[in-house]
Amino acid sequence: MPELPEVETVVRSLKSIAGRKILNAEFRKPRVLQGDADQSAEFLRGRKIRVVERYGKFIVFRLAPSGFLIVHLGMTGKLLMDSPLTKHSHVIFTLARGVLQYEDSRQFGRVEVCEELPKRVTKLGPDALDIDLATFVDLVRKRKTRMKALLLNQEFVRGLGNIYADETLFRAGIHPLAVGSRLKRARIERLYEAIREVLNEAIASKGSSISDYVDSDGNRGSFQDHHRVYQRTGKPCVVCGKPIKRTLVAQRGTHFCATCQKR
DNA sequence: GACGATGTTGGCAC
DNA sequence: GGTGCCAACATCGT
Repeated sequence: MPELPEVETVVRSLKSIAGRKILNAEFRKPRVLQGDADQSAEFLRGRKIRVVERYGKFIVFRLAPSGFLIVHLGMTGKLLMDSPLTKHSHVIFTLARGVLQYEDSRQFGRVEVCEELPKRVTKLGPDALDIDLATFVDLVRKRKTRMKALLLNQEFVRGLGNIYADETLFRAGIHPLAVGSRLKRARIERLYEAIREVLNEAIASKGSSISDYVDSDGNRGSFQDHHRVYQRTGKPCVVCGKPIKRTLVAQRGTHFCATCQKR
């Protein structure tokens, strides 16, 4: 589920829990917890949620008087407020008002409780919506890797995933196998604008619900109806009418228009 | 029932 | 610093 627009939507849907106290935390599945269950529960008990923020694809709860609760949704993770428990409800937070649960059928996501943000979070690159144009152009021009792989690399820029990498490259007219250091400046500037456009439109649509993504209130997004290439293999390109192609780049399904996107 | 694909990251070999 | 491959896991479509 979770790329920048979906995570942003979840965070916005959680805004109202700021100020609430955590009464208890139950970790049912060790796999999705980074750390020890008893220690993590003990740490959380009695702390207050100060604010909920997005950091790339991570959801960060800043706690009072100190500490963090970090959630990464992986492929199928969900944070749900006051929702019935399922066999995939792996973490249950009892709050002063309401119950927040972490549900994740594939268990690729992670929950972590810590005093300071860990390296795996702080080492990430600038946020895809925060980076400025000049910095972005410089970063791309230094890279010899293929653009699709570069956009997926969270240490380059954080927040993009498979859907939005494909959609932004299409809008910028860049082939997924194009190499950053060989792109013209104007082309990189167009990509920068495409990233802002696509992400902001997707946030306005409350994300893409490809299979079962929902926000913390159980609401689906609608940006999947506006995808131009992602999972449109064989369908006509909205610009030129030629069929959209699918290939594998960096082990990820990659959708593009061979006519509109040049190397 | 088998097989392949699915939005993620991390580790390993080279 | 790259790339390629595999791993984790459950579900869904063919």
